[in-house]
Amino acid sequence: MKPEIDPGALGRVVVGLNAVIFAADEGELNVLVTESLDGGQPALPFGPFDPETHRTFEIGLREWVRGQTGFELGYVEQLYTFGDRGREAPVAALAGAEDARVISVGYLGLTPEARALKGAEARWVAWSRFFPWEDHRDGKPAILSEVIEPALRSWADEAAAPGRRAARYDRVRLTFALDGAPWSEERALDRYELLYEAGLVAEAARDRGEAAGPVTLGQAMASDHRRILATALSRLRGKIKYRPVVFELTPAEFTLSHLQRLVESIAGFPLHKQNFRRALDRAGFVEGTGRMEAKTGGRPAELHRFVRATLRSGDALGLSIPRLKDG
Amino acid sequence: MKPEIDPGALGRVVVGLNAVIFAADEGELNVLVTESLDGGQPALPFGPFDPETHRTFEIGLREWVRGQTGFELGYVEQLYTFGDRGREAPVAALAGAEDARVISVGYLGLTPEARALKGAEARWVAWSRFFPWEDHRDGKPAILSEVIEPALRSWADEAAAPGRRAARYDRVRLTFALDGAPWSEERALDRYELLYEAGLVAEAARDRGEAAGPVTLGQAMASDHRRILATALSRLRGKIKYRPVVFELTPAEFTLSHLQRLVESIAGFPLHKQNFRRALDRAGFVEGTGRMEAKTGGRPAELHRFVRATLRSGDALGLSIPRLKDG
DNA sequence: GGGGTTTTTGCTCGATTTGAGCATTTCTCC
DNA sequence: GGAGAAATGCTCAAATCGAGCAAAAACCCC
Repeated sequence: MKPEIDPGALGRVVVGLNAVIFAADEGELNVLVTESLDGGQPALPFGPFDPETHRTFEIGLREWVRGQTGFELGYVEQLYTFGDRGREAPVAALAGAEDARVISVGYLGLTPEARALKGAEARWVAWSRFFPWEDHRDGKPAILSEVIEPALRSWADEAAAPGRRAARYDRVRLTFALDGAPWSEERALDRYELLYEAGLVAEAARDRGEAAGPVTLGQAMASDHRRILATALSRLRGKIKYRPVVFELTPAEFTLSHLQRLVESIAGFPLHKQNFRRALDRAGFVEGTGRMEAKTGGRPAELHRFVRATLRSGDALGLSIPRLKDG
Repeated sequence: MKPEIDPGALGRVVVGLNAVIFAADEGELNVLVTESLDGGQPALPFGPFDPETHRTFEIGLREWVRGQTGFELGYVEQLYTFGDRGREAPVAALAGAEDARVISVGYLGLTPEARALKGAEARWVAWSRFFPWEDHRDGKPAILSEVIEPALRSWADEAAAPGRRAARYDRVRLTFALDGAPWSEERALDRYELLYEAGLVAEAARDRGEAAGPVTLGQAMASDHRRILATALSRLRGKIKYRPVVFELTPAEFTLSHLQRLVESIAGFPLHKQNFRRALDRAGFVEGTGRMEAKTGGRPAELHRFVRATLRSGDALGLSIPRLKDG
């Protein structure tokens, strides 16, 4: 049980930081992506972690994002550390360290506005480009019924043993809400991993060194970045329910409809407007400013602001998300 | 935004794995600890991660736990990656790598029974030894009212600026449920971090190279291991509410009272027996086996088993935990 | 073998929360 | 000035939650 470390004997390790940076633009949740090294596919911003100069991961991350993009991150949270062999091979090769193992610590960062970027290398993209099956705001996406569900059913059927077939069916049913099971927006990561295993995303074939299969869902990303993005989306979808992190994505003042559109964009399904407001009211997260917003069409809405200290005793810590039964 | 890695220029990094391994014994949640290197204080099991032989972190962890303790881990989940400068200095020194930065990936592992261990170096300890203020099963612990709350209030008062004082008060009030705020068992990590900042745990003085202060709460651990343990406890307390992970800690057959005692031991507060059963019933996680348990005193209870596939449509994914108002 | 104790198990009841819909107000646009 | 759009206000039934009462089934001790 005692550690016996001989760093000389261990293989080389390079530690990097990957950031999933979300910002809202017109009530739509966007993610910051760059052009990948191996050409073509978008990638997440990646920066090396230098143990000499960075006292903590988070300090390193903030510094590097500031330097590269020119803006300051608000909320930052560690997501997961990715260390499977084979990942980031092109990065390691580029660094002249083919033998090094690249480990990256994934971070989620939130920032209020999708600001213009210093360089032209990075751009904001709506997350739904990468996970079209996750956006149920206009009802269940056709791609689910028409492509994904049949493909997953036949993947489950492919399993040899009857036991494994049943296990696959169960997993498909629970993650993709088949046969009346409830759709859980927080399982976005589970769904991506299942699609990867079933070979329905382009990354699956690529990582096996094969040609892409007949079905490739959503926009692919470099390395395992789409998995990291799915982790971030799942985490954010869960987090907004028990911490008021949405307000890290709003401007200082906003209308309640704007806030609702933003939450809907994160959760991926429409909310019941009145019940959403009732819940907001009970939680006491926002207060009216008295000022109105001049908008196109319709009665003008009051601008609200986030009130940080909810000093009442038994209040909620996050938003309740009153979903509608039929999306 | 492009990665420019020059591994030669970066400082040395050693990656290790820390495991928080929980097991239930007589309905009590125990954690596996070893003797630390710097003498005296208990430590979490630690193993080096070798990029040459371990394809993934999880495989490395399972292998190493099997080799060291002789048993197989059931459920495994990554917790957090700890990389602040200054941690694990003694480990690095021992390895002849004083200049290396030690990063460790923390894992949570669950295993059904607190089995006897191969070596004598490790032992099972109830988690409450490390966090006595977290155990509310017999009512609110005296240490909270008598020691912690006064100490935190005076810590808040110490702040110079009135603004900072108010911020400290708010934080204390929300994490430690002062003035009628609700106690949230999942905030165990927040509470530990607050106590650390306020200098009320032995680690705080030790890390600053000072002598221990007048108040040192709970059993201290080596390095930042108590923080890792707090992370694990918080994660487990949250997880049981939306995934049936408790059953990774139960034997194959158990009585409902045994299951309840275990959940109480994890959550740290007593549950309403009838409502707990009603919720279990609705979720459909367990089924009776018909066999009875012969117990000392009282009506014998039926033995139950976990049913993995909950095939009903709209059912819950975790246990609901019906707490009692006055602990 | 009978009363007391302990534990399991079944049931009820009111308060609160949740999901959903209707109605009214207050703007802009044509 | 009327139609349409969006915000806002209110009601209602179903489901859930927190809490307590009571019966059943074993054991203990005398």
